[in-house]
Amino acid sequence: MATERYDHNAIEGRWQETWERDGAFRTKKDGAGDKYYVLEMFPYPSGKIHMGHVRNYSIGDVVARFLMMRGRNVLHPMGWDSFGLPAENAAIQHGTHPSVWTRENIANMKTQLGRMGFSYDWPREVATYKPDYYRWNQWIFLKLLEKGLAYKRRSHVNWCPGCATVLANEQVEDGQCWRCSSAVEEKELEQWFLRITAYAGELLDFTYKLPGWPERVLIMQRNWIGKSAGAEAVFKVADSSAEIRIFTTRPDTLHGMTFMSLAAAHPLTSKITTAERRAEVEAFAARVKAEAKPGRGAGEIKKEGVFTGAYCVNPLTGDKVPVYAANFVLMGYGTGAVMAVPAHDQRDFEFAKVYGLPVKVVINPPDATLDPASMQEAYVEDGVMVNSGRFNGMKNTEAMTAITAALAEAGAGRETVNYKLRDWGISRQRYWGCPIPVVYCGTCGTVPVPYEELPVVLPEDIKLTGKGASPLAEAEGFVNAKCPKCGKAARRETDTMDTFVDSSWYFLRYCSPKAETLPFDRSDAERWMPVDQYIGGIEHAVLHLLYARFFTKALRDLGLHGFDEPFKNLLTQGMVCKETRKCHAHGFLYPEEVRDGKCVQCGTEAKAGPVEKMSKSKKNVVDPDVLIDEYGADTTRLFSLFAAPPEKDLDWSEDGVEGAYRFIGRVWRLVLENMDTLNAAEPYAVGGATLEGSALDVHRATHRTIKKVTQDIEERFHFNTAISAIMELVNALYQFNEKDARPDVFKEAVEAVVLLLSPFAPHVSEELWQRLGNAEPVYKTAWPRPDPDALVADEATIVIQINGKVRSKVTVPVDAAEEFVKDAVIKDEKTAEWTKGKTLRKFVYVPGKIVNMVVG
RNA sequence: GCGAGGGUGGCGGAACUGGCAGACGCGCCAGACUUAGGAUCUGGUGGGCAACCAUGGGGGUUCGAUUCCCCCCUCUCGCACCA
Repeated sequence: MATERYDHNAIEGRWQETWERDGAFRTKKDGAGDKYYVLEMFPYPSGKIHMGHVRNYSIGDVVARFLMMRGRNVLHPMGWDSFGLPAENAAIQHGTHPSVWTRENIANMKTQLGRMGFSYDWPREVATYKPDYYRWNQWIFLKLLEKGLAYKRRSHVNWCPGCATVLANEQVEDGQCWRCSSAVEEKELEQWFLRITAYAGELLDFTYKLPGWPERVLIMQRNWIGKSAGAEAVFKVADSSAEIRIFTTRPDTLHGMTFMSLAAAHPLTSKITTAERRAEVEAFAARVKAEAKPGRGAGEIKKEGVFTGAYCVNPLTGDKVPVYAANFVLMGYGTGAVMAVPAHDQRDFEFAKVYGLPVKVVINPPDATLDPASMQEAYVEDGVMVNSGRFNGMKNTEAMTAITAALAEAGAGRETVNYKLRDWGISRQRYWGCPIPVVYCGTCGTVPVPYEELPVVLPEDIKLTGKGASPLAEAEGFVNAKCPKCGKAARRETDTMDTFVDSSWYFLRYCSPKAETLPFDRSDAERWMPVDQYIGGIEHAVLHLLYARFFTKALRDLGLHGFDEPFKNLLTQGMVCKETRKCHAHGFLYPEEVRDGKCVQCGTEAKAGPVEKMSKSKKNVVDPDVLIDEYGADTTRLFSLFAAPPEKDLDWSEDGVEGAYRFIGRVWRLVLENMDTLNAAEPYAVGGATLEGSALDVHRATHRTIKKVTQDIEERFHFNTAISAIMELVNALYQFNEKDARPDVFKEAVEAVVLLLSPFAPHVSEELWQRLGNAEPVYKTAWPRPDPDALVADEATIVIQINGKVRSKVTVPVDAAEEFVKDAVIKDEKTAEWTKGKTLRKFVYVPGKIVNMVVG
């Protein structure tokens, strides 16, 4: 009789319906068990899910399902990061309204996630484009405004011509837009900012209190925050009322300052420039501004500058030194002004050499004396103070505090801490985002929209041209408003919020998605937060993950909850990659454009290119829908978890998918082909008849596998090794020739296989579990526990090494004493051969494991 | 330049605190069952005829090193004039 074939389509559809009907994954609000909040970064609804999503969400689903079976009370929600540019671009290109496009994409992707069998609590779904979500963005914004954590300022901003909007500093990578790679330009605009810098210290400190985060993410955040301790000093400009403020990490070198460098864009640069230098300085400033565009990331450029004609006075020495405008001084860091100490700073040294400025040594190495005339580079190490008046002879490290104190005494400075982190600019000149809830009144100025008028709804009727100005500015009905204070005609803010605002607190909304009086309910948030396990891509290391931490702290300080950090454990999964193929004439090729290693269009060789992150432009994408049709969700999930550990990049391989499919088929047949045996089996009774031979081996293997799979999932998220352990047990069961003698042992093992496999391949597991005669579905079944008695072996195999090389093995009782083992080893024939005629010099015994005999 | 993480069979990857290197899967080879099989099952599969040699290369510690230490090569990622 032919065995019924494994039909993934029928099985998966059936179980998805069952789960849906039973509300299987609804969070039990008052359920028993410790809470566990597992969260995957919610997707942007671009239209279809991609393999990156499949991997991300498969990892999360294993965690969620595993913990449900372990009896934890699991919160596992999903939603949509659904404001953003692609919707708007689609509208411009195809004439679809962003809201229509977004709704359709969400519907489609939700279906796809359903087809993957992910265990989400869908009734908690949030979508950031909906007024009932973004009204709370606005609410939070107003609270931040009240607290002084949101403010408006005219400033130099990053402008992306491709996206026709402003970008935050975090969204500029190597001078390019993080999204579209256009070269970012500088613009001066009136912008709303969130004062993330108020939390710089705390955000930094807590990076040392997040042991569940990958070290490299923490390091990236620390670098981005960029704390440095030093001093601030004020220099009076000679013959002027102006003062130049500088920040330095090396106050010890103050006496070695021989000139001052200002950023070309520094407001004082033009102010203090003398009449005769003006033309030159302005020309220089214009040139620096023009060159500054690609500047970031381009590495070091040649040091250039120009003398302003002005001098400033060293507050401690009274020395007058020239003030230069210099191209390497950044306006965006510190104060935009630098005290230049050529002897002890490499950049100042290079600059001084170009312009013939003096080099004054104030620190000597412990064992040498520096000669300014012959120095080839700045001396930046520690040493002993010289040429520094009363500080001479001190260690420079001591002089740092001493000189800072002297500055403070002179009223010309103080100890301070400086950060690279800038405030977060959130204004975006685009339509498809959350409106910023303020109005501008001719009489009252900037007026917040009253809380009771929220949400400020994004108007639906809008013309999108992609021309660049804020599209909302064209919407008369939106722009024209009444001043909430005086009632006169006023103008609404027409910029929208950066969509990273939306995603900075969505994990809180999931805790009480229907809350109507506050963004989230405090007790719900405190019940579920922090997220126990957060899973997503590394690309958000300093974007979303920093903003979300900031929001959590700011909301705490608004009194909305009482915890400090949003994500207890973070897993950053690797990218999904695949081999590329390229033809000289036609560039990247899809797999179907290659036949017999040749390009189907021109017949030239289609070269196998490097393995790269899946992307449409490289034509190396795999469509999850196609995979699900062909192999099913279980196979898709299983392969993406088996092929590599989650944090590493995954090389997609069609053959590997095939392998995963085969394995599921193998488990399927293991059950169906042995149905009679399994049906006849009594449950395995602990303490029943003594086992021996292969039945004992299988019984022990079953419990060892349970132990290993449990540990691999729970302790390390090493799903690849967990799956391989299940495969080993399945292989052993195919070899089990006494299954009819001990059907109980066989059935115990088969049931373990099905249960252990269920977080990875839930549909086929449900199906087999039911066919094994279980009334309760797998997801409600307790995760198996290894029987400690079954794990104990009564014999141990001792590996025998002779001079470090494996030569033989011997089996002894586990509790054998060393003398007994030594005796057994010496009696071993092979061992005797290898040691014949030699003297035993050393006998090393690692109990239960290995013997190493050193002979000679 | 600075910082972090990698380099193990033909390929993806195992080896948790030093203890049988290459689990598991792919691929490949052979056999069985078949009209047939790209299905399935079984066996084999790092190199070398062997002694032996093999975890990027070279040193070291150790009875014993993929694992610990030092030097070097290489790849990936992040930062990059941050005063």
